[in-house]
Amino acid sequence: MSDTASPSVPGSANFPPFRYSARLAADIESRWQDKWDADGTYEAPNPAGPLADPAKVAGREKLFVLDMFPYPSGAGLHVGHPLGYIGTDVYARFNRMKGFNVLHALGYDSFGLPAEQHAITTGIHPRVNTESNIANMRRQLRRLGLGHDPRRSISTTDENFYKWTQWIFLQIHGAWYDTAQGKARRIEELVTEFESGARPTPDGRAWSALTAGERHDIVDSYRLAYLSDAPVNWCPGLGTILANEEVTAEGRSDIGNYPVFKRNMKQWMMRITAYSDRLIDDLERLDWPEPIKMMQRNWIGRSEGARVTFGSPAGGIEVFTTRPDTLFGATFLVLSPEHPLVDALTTADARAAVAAYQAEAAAKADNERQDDSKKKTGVFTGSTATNPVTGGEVPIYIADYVLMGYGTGAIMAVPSGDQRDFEFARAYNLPIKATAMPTNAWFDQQKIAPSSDCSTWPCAFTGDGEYIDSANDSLSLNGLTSISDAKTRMNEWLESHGHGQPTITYRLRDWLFSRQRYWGEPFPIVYDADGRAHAVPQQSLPVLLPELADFKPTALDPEDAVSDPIPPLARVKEWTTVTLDLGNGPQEYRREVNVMPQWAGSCWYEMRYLDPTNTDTFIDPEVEKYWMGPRSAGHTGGADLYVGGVEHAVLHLLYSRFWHKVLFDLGHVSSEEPFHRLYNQGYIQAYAFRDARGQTVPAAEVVENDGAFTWNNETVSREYGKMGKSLKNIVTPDEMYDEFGADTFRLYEMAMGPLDASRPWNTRDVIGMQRFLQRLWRNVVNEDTGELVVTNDAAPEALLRHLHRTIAGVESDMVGLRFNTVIAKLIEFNNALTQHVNSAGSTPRSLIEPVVQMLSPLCPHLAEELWARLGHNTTVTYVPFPVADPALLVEDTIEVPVQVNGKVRGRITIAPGADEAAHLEAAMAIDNVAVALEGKTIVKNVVIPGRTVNIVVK
RNA sequence: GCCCGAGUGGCGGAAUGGCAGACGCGACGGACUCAAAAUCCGUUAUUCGAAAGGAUGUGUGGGUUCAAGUCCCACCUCGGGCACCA
Repeated sequence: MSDTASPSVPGSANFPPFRYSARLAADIESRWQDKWDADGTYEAPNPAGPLADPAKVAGREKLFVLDMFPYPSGAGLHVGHPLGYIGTDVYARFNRMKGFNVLHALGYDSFGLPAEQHAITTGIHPRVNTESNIANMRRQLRRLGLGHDPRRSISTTDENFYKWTQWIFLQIHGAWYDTAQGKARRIEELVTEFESGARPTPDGRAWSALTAGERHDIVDSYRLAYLSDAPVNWCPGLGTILANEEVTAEGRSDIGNYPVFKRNMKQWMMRITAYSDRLIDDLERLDWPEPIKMMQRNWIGRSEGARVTFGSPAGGIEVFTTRPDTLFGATFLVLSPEHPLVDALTTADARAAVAAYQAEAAAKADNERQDDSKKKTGVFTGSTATNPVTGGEVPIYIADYVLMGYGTGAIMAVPSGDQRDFEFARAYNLPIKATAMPTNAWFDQQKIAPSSDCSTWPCAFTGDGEYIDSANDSLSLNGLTSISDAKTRMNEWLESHGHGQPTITYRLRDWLFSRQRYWGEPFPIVYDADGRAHAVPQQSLPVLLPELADFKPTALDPEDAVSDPIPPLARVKEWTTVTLDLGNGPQEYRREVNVMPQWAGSCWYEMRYLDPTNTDTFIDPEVEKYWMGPRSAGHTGGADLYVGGVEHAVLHLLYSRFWHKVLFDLGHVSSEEPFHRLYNQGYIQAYAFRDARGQTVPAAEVVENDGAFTWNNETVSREYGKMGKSLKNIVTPDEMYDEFGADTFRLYEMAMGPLDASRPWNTRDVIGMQRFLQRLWRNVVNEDTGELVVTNDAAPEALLRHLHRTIAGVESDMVGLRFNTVIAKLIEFNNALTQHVNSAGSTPRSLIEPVVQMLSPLCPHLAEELWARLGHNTTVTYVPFPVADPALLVEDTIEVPVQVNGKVRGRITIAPGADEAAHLEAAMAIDNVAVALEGKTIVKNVVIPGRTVNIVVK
């Protein structure tokens, strides 16, 4: 480009010296960015603590605007990344002009697997890598002109940050969930209950009669952060275990797509299940997109049912069912192959078959079990159990379609009413007994004659029907038609006869919280000589991550399901062993060598923005209350707006809600939820192109001709999807800055479509936004001389009205985050203004100043520059947003469409307040309407004054 | 299989049940220019018509209504979530 002599290039001979070009934009932008930094323009005052400035806080409403913070990967940003950041920036800037004290900041989620995986592939220490990545992202984002308070930026890898991550871990570790009060309480209060005898010990002995070790173990079993030796998701490819949320439906790792195996390991868990109900119920009080709420509800998976105990030779077998009302139809039991009673139930005859089946099931990964979903397999244990309502003996099977991890790991099979049980019963010739009479419609559909004899049925009947054959001496459901009535009666009977009770089961599992990696927060935990865990005293925080030359985990074969992981920290002898005085004199302890998962820092980072430099506490309560406290009774509190992608629906967004609730219960925060309003921005997608061999070719070099695409004269095929290095379709913000400038880039991203919709990137379209800014610029500055073309001349009435209509529309669209229509309205007005300027030769100040103000949230640099050129010497950032004059919103005349039988035949121009008769009279006067009415009879006249006239004829 | 969300010009997208296609891109025509680029002005859903004007038109088929892109029912396609969860 630079070698052409074209006058269209800035700096060339004929190019207007003061045209708003990329070069001029770059100059304007860097000048204002420096000034904002120097002036601290976006610093938000706190009511208390180190960043306090009470005078500036007084008399202003607050607004906490938040983005999902990025993890600083080495690839840098592409144009898709800043979409949400620009959106929040526009919203934040708009609200600053509306008088709010706006807090907007951005930090970095710099611990975790992605950073560490990247470090391993490059061989550079994650800290070095992370810091240079952060520096690069900061540079790219600064160039965008985001109005962040730079004092409040944090990195989760900073010692001063993760000190408090560890502190919060200790709060959770130091708490237990009191189900009676429905909240977490301090562990000391639990000990008090044990000491006083108010709470009995597990085996009934007096608390004082227990050894110190026994007491320690009992208390540990109550903690919200606890050690568990249970089946975990082991991913040898990553060298670590993973949370359920990090494993895909295919049984592979979310990151890297490595196989994941179930195996037992001793690991830290977070008792998130204690909060299942509150996590579901409080969704009602959040302003979140319904799909996200749905995903969280599904993930927690609350289902109401009953536990029913069946007698057996090995004792009571407890099953969970959502349909206790079908108990009369339970004709066999199925246990998970891992169920603890299987051994005791297996008879000598069945032993070999059972053992073989168990071994086969154990060898399968979860996903393989699910792959065989069509075929039902299982083995008879040789024993039978007693159905508590019928007293009949039912055979006990094991089958791998029953999962140990859900409910009780045992089910009662009702083949007449459950398709899986039906298939199993047919496969193993087990009895099928109907407890509900199917409808005639169902029989018709199955093409069989109505009969309660299930032998003729081709499948289970899962609908509602009248209860039959459901009675014993003390209970009858026969004749009932309501499932809920039948459930209630059955539950009452079960409870009064001691055979079971209503219960609620959740799909949600406790959160597996340790990782066998290096790049994470060390646990503030040490072990004594007996292997019991102790909290590191608060004054010893942070527990620093030791600098390791070799930070790589021991390399393992991704398919190796049996080798034990060796966390990198275990290799640092001088770090793992520590002498501490935990109350009984200096002793030697062994440090926990696992680290916390990626999600730990993101569970609370938003609060540290509020009080980033506080060294006494993670956040001053007064500061928390100001920015995040409930706005009214029943309000959850939390950030006022949280914008991010949908991908964190059940990971970050669930974990952080859980931590926040624990902190709330313990009295550390006044808000019940971290994020009151959530908004999911869409993704910027891109086209990728492949040649005949299927190789991607550089998208920027592809030429379109009449719908066909060629690259180097070779036909290529187009596909639509993500932007990615391997797809050779990355467009970077830096390219946009060079070609158009940051303001044009920001404007384009906001104009492409609604913020919550995904849309394809088209560099070709960006020019339209640049043209708009150029036209706007010309309405203020003469391109050739640089002189102001603005005068104090009176504005034409029509344009003034148009301006105020625009102000009103822009205002409501800004509030609703509809920035695309904000931009359309501004362009529309500016186009009208341009026509006037072209004929009048100058721009009325009263018309252009409000436009500059309205533009400033979207294009802050250009707006500052124009505002300054218009003669103002303060930043436009805090200038009040224009207010529409209601008098100017009322039009002298309006145009109303006239329809005949719903078809528009003409328009009338009429005063806004005109009555129905006036509308009708004007409508009838239109020639075209008269023609349409000719020879017809008027049946009805519909007149909505100011809206429409519809004449209905026959 | 179950549960969400979405289908509007050549493209991105606008439309409190009341003039479908705002705004932008592209395309076409014009001005400026020796010429081109850039910029500016105009046209641009399809179709019949010289024009005035008419007909058709928001995935498909029905329905409600004076009036439907918008509300209801069924279906099709695409995107997403969950999935042997008892």
